[in-house]
Amino acid sequence: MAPGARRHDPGRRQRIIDAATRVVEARGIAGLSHRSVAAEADVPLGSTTYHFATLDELLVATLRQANEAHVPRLVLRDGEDLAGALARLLGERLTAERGRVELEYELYLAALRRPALRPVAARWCEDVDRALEPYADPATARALVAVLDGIGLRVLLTDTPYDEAGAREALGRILTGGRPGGRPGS
Amino acid sequence: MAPGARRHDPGRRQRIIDAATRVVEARGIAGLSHRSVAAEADVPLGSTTYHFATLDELLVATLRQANEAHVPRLVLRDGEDLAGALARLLGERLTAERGRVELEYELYLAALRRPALRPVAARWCEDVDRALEPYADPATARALVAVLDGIGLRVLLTDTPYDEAGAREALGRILTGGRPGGRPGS
Amino acid sequence: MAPGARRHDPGRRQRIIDAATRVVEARGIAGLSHRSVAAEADVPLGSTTYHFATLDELLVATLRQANEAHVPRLVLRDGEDLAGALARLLGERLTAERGRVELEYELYLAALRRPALRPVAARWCEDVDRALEPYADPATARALVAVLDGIGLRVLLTDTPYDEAGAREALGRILTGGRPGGRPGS
Amino acid sequence: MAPGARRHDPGRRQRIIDAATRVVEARGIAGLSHRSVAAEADVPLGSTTYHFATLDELLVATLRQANEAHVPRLVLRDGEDLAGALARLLGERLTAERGRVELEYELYLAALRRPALRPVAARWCEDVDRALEPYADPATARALVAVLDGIGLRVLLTDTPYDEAGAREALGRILTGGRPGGRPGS
DNA sequence: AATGAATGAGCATTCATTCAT
DNA sequence: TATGAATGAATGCTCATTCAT
Repeated sequence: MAPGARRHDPGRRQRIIDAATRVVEARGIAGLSHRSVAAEADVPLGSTTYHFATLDELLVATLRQANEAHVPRLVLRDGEDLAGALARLLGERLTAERGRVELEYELYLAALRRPALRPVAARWCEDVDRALEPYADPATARALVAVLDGIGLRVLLTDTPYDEAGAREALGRILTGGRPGGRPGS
Repeated sequence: MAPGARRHDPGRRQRIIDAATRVVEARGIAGLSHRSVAAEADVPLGSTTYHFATLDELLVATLRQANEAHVPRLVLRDGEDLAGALARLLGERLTAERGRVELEYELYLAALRRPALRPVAARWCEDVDRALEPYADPATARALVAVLDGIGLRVLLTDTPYDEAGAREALGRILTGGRPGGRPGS
Repeated sequence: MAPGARRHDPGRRQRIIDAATRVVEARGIAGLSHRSVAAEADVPLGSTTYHFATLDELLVATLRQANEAHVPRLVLRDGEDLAGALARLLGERLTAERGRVELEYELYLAALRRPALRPVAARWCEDVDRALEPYADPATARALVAVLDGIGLRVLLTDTPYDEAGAREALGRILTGGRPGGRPGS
Repeated sequence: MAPGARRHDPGRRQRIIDAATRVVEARGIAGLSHRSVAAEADVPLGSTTYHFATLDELLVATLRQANEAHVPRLVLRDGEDLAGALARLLGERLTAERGRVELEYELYLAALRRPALRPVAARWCEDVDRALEPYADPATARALVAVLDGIGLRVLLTDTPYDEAGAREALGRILTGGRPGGRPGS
């Protein structure tokens, strides 16, 4: 690169975030460093520390972007109920988009030890809740998300095959277990 | 330590595992290194690599021990149903034993990126399933665990207060949603 | 292995040398350690230090054995002169036995920095000289060996293809350059 | 060194190479480490890994520099033929410059196990060839170099005294063995 | 505003060797 | 006689961060 080239590069910040996403997907958060992301983004090392003073800052931006990009396309097929659709979607994600799902969970779970990520993780959960609100009251939506997370994590963490029928059954119970159209919890 | 002291120390391996547990609880897996665990256990650095050639080996042993130590004391109180007891227990763990729960989840979740941990994580899940089997059929037990994990993680990851009533309601739906004593899923 | 098994194991020393040969062939002298050879030979670590107090001792034994095993089968084919046979043999060794040749050269060249290996290296050279003595006087034999070593090393060290015609020509000049059947040098 | 001292030090890279040369000459490649070269060059440890990310990189630079520094001063004395001059030069180098010659050979021979060094080793050979081309055709030059290397190595590796007369005879045969000014090989 | 150079701390791991048995 | 346990030193390497430009 010629000296002075790309002095004003408005897309650089974004390119760094995209590179961080790729690095985390390929090597995990443990493999994310100013160096690895600079190499992946093909920018100078100093550029990454300039735009993101700490790695936590970069992680926050990466999780936020993963959040925004992840729009669950919940569409019920003919003769399919909500439980069936959610169970099918989870299965599709666990197979066709396994890498992406691992990336999302890794970023989300990182909040366990990094308080800076908690607000973004909270926002993530709320967005997923909201995607279910056309179909269920808020408390039920939260319960559905809990089931989906619990089942999905178990599959990812234990190399256990995904049991779609079991998932549909569990989700169905959440949906029909209370009063019809019930409003559990708060 | 005087040279030559403690050359024969049969409890050393165990002491290293205990030290690793304390290190992970205090500083997270990211803070676990051969050095940090050697200092915490007050053993020479070489001793940690002798007993655990890689950090993964040490993590496996630590997770395994956490698993064995964690005997959920599921006791139903007077007038309490299973859902209520589980919701209460989860709440107790999320407050009184928060550090311990974070430790357990961190070790368990680490399996996402460390295949070596997967068998131990699977064993963990099965043990928890088994603890519930006196009260529910296997598929229901798995669904209950999924709900507990999903809700617990959300509390830990988002700094959200624990909603015990909501948890009890969701667990209750899993338990009563199907036929009585139903056998969902496979 | 049952405790106490193989307490008297007369072949163990030999097995360690064989293992060292395989280790050096696969990973180079830099990859040879008491540990690596113990693992390759499937003997306890202490056994290697017991039979060979230092790595140099083990290297000496390994080089000596490589020397003894290496009997150049110099057979002239119909219509082939000595230069042609040597050039052909070198070519065969550089292709079909490349790993073996690299091993031999690595052990031989190690004498540059390890005086303990020098006598064995000298012995090696003399043995090769002797194999040529039916065909050439001692000084000519030494000159032939020098040419073979110089050409062979260049091929090994520079990833250059072997030029068999050039080698035959050079060897031929050594053989016919002086008086017929000449006795150069000392 | 005072903190902050010598933050800008343009000659540092070169000083590290020089230090590596001294370390290899004194202790061999096996004695070359980031630490040993940092100490010899009186620079911080991190500085060596900054300028040479791997030891191979440092070795390449060191061999390249040794190559450039080594300009064989081939000058024929009165009444001396090429074979005599080469034999004399080899003898001089094997006595007066023994350490230097060992250094050069060790770097050159290291290419056997370090592919990264091969291109530089090849360059080395070509440069030596070229130095002989005023006096001999290319194939003859290569043959002369092979003889010199073969003889030189044998002296270095076996603690055998150098036989200058034998060397002159062998070199002479290479030079006069073919047609006058012959073009052996390809 | 942006970045290359620099550095000290830390890392996992390997190792030769020692020693008690 | 053999060997498992143990250990301190060393290695290559990565890194976040600082700083002068």
